[in-house]
Amino acid sequence: MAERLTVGVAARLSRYLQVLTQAKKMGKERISSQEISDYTNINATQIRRDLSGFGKFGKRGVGYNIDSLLGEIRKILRTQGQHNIALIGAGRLGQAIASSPIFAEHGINIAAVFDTDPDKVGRSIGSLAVTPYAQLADTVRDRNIIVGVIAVPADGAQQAADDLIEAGVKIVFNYSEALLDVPTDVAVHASNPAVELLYALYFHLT
Amino acid sequence: MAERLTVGVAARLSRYLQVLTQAKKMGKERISSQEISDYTNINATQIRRDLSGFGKFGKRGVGYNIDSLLGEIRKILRTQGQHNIALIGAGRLGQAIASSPIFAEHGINIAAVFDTDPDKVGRSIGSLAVTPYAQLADTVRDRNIIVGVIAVPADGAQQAADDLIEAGVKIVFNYSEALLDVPTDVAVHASNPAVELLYALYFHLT
DNA sequence: CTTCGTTTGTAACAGTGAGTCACATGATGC
DNA sequence: GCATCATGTGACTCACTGTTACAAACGAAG
Repeated sequence: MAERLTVGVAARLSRYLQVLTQAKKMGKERISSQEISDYTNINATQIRRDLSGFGKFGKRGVGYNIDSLLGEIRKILRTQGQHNIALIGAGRLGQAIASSPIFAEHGINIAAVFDTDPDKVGRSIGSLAVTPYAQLADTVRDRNIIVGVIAVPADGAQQAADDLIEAGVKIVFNYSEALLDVPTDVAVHASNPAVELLYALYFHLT
Repeated sequence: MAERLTVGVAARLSRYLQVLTQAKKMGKERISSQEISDYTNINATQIRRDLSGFGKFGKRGVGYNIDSLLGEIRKILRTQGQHNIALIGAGRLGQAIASSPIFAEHGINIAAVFDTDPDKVGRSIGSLAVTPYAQLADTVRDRNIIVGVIAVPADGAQQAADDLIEAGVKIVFNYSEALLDVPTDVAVHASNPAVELLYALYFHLT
């Protein structure tokens, strides 16, 4: 448990988590490296090597037990408990994120949703009530939140990022199209669907 | 223009597109490889090497002209014209996607939004009216759409994918948490925020 | 209980892609 | 002209991934 994983291994392990979580939901109990490979397009040998580096989780001739493998990978990635995150923006995107089971499935809890719009404050989204933006700093600090998700229009994204970071957030997920300036000790993850689409298109035009 | 790009180069080029598009929106005219590096965390030498492989786009001592570099990269990725895509699902996520400028910025046009819910059909989202799901196949075929975006709950995702693929779609963006079974000649892009979050968390817990 | 098919765990090796260092060349500003 | 800056580019190294191969373990079937 001493060495830090390389980015490649960590990225693949988290993709395995996704596949395993879904396979479990479908009622499967066991899975082979080949099946994981089919869903992820990651080489089956690579998958076995990734896993066997941390222990012998599988049974020869059988495959991997999904439940126990989920536990093992969570242990490796040290993401076992509940994680609280803050969501900024209760617009359509914010509502979609807040009401999706996608975070809860992986043990991630949306601790609060913030918005500056007085009309939105107080309304409830799923099981959460929208909190006034002014309480962002206090909430983030009180609950020791280190992850913030930005779901506001581009022109407010930098401000939201600044406020989150000032309150102690270290990981920012940016769903606006804006580029964010942040200190070096803060990680920004931006997923721009349009850019991914252009990338995907390239490989289908040849 | 003969050889196909490697996945690494194509992925990086599309990230440059994102940065350039935003930098342009902020009114910048020139940009250096170092600035692109700051936003993307891609090595500056790597960036210059990626670009110089296709021509001398920059000026020494000055940097790159953003407009012309945008054009050059689009040319390399062959994604210059308008691209039509189909969006399935007019729920909160579908509405968020349809009303975001993020696709239009990159020349991607949402040709139609489909939903099975009669209450949603006919309502307009941005400048689009929600089309009945039954017209999906015809629309996709008539307009030669090869990209479909799935923004429906997990239990309807596979059906949506099947229908899209049957109508001729070759690239599927899956925003549900479901795993999709598709033929080998169809590419699925799934972006699971929760999984990316766990991945990001790992590197901040050490 | 033996045999057969399956799947893991693992080694060896080759190929490739990315980071690093270094530096000449050209552009700009003073 | 001179200093400064940023590109274009070569050379080298290293780490990672894909590939091939195979023995060991497991389950099922007979």
